[in-house]
Amino acid sequence: MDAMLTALAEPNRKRIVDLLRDGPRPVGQIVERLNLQQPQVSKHLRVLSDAGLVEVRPVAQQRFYSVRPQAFHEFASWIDTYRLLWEEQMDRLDVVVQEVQKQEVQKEDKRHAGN
Amino acid sequence: MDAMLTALAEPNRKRIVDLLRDGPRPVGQIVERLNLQQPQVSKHLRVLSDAGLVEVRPVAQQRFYSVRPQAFHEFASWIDTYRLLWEEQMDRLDVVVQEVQKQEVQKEDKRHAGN
DNA sequence: CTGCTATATGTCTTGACAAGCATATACCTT
DNA sequence: AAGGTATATGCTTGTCAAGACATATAGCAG
Repeated sequence: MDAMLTALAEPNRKRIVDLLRDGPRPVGQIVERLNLQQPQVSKHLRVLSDAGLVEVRPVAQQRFYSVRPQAFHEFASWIDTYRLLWEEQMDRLDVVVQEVQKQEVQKEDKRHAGN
Repeated sequence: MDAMLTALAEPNRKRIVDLLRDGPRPVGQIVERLNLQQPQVSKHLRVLSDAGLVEVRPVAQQRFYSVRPQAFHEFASWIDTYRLLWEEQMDRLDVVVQEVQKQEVQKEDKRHAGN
């Protein structure tokens, strides 16, 4: 999860992944379509691969890269833990403020008791 | 979207966001819970804020940070564009290979025609 | 208005990492 | 085997960003 985020933070890598979303592509096509240099693309693909975001399958001299579905499944699961946030449009700030203030008071008390 | 990914790529920032998922927190609490130094937390919050991931509301001298639901909504939408990938477990590699090879052949033809 | 708490900003240093270029490897064709 | 195509790796350099520390600002209590 952490590695995935790091990998996708790089703009060109995100472009690559977004390109691969439409299907497997050999390195050469990625180079063409994104106007990048071949070595950098290979390196980016390496990072994406290490992060588990893409996978490779060789066909002759070409290497077809594609998105690993499972990776994005995990990704979606993480996002889902935030779903409540926008589904219930609850604004609990006032409640939380009270809670926190209560805790602060407790710490105050301890301080006084301790000294 | 791009800024969001960059922001979340930093591990401590992701920790902060994950902490805020449970509700608004003042800076001090984030510092305590994550064992970070206050200035860095403020800076991280700045980045998260600029990326639109969190928002602030002042309460006395404290500043309560919370996750911006809309940001995660957008995030989820992006992930959703990948949903097909894991829902239909389609493996279209063979098809794509043929397509690509067809294109290669066309380029070959052009090359011969041009020279 | 003075000191205190909570948070933000500035500066510096250091480490990570992406680009660029050269070169190595793999596989295919003849 | 030789040359060509497709891709990967090594090395160097420049840039950016996170951490550490000092300091500034804002709001509150006496």
